[in-house]
Amino acid sequence: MTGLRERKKQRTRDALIVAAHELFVTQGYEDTTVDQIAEAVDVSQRTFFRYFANKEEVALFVQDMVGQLYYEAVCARPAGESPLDCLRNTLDDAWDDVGEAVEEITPLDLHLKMCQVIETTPALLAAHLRHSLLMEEKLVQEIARRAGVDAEKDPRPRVLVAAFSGVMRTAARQWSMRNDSSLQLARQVTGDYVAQLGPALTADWGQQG
Amino acid sequence: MTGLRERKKQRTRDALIVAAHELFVTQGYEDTTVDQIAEAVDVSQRTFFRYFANKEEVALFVQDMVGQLYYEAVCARPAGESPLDCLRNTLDDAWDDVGEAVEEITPLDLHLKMCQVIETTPALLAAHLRHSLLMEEKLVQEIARRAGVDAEKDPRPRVLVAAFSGVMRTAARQWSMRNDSSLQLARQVTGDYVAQLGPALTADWGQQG
DNA sequence: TTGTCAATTGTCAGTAGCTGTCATTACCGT
DNA sequence: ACGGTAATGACAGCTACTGACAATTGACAA
Repeated sequence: MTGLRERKKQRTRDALIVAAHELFVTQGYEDTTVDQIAEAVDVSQRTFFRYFANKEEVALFVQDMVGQLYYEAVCARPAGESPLDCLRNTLDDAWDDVGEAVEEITPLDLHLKMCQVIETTPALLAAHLRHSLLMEEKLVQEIARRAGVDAEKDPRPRVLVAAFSGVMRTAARQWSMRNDSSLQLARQVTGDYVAQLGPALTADWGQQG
Repeated sequence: MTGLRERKKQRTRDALIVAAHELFVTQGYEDTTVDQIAEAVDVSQRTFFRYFANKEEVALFVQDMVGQLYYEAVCARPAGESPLDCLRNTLDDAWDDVGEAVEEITPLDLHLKMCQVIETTPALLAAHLRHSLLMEEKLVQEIARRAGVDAEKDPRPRVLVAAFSGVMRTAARQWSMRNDSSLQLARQVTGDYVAQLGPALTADWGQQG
C-alpha cells in the first residue's frame, strides 16, 4: 500500500506545495514562475504540471483540502439537526481536526500567510471563489438529502447554502485582512459573522450593532 | 464631445465585443483565440489588448455593465427603505433599464447565450465571481452609508450583502442552466429565490416547499 | 489649407503558462 | 534477476500577454 513509489510521490508533491507557498508568500504569486518552483524542488517544469494542472492549483491545494474536510464533517453529522444548525455546528466541531490536517502538509503559519496571498491576488481569488462554488454545490446536495427535499425543486437548500457560504467567505476575507491573523481569531470572526445572519436580514437595524 | 476619434473607438470596442461573444457562443471560449477575434474585426492582436486587459474582460464586459447599473440603481434609491428591501426593490425597478442598456451594445439573445457560456466555462466563471465580489464591496459601502452604520465595525452590511448576493448568483446560475432562458424567466427565478431567503434560514423546513 | 501635436494602431520580439510526444529511468511483482 | 509499468526529463510548440518603436490618423491652431 505504501510502496516506495507512493511515498516518493507524496514527498515530491508536498515539497512542491511548501516550496511554492514559500515563494508565493515572499515574492508574490505573479512574480513567481513555475520554473522557480520546480527548480526549488529539483524537478523539471513538466513534472510540476503532472502534479498540478496549473499554477493556481498548487496555491489552492491546502484550501481545497480544508473545504473537503468541512464537507465530510457535514456529512458525518447526526440526523435531526436543522439545516442551518448543521452547517453552523460543524464549524465549531471540525476546527481542530482541520488544523491538524493542515500541519501534516505545511506549517500552519505559512498556510495563514498563504490565505492572505490568495485574498489579495486577483487570479487566485477568482480561482478560490470558483472552487468554493463547486464545494457549495456538494453541500447543497448533502443538505437536501438530510432534509429529505429535492434540490432541483425546492430552492431552500441552495438559498441556505448560498447565504451561509457568502457570509463565511466574507468572514474569512475580513479575518485575512487583519495583521494579526491567527486560528483563534478566525474562529471568533466566523462565529460572529454567522451569528449576525438573522439580525442582518430583519427589516430595521436598530442602533450600531 | 463626440469627435470622430471617440466614435471610431466606441465602434471598434463594440465590434470586438460582439465578434468575441459570437465566437465564444458558437465555438466556445477556450477554443477561440484572441487572434481570431482581432481578425474578425480586422485589427491587430495588439489593438485588442489595448481595449481589453485580457481575454476574460471582453467576455465579461456586458455582465460588468449590468452589475454597475444595478449598483447605481441602489444608490439612487429613496431613503427610508430597510436595507434588505432596498436591495430587493431595486431588482424589480431596474430590470427594464438594464435590458435596454444591454441592447445598445449587443443583441439581447446573444447576451443570454453568453451568460450560459460564462457559467459553464471555468475560467470565465472564476473571473465573474471575482468581479461580483468587487461589486459586493461597493454595495456594502452604500448599504452601510444608507443605514448610517460603519461597515468596518458593524458586520451587518457585509453579512446582508453577502447573503443576498449569494442567493442572487445562485438564482442566476439556476436560470442560466435552463434551456429556455429568457428575461422574464430570469426575473421570476430571482424573485422566487430571494423570497426564500427568510424561510430557508428558519429552524425547521416543514414539507416540500 | 496646411502643419504640428497627440492619440491610435501595427509590427516585432520576447516571456510565461501549459501540452503532446518520446526516450530514459526507477520501481514493482514474479 | 527480469519484464512490465509508472514516473521523469528533454524538447518542441501553442496561446495569452507585454514592451518598444515606428507609422498612421484624427484634432486643432495658424
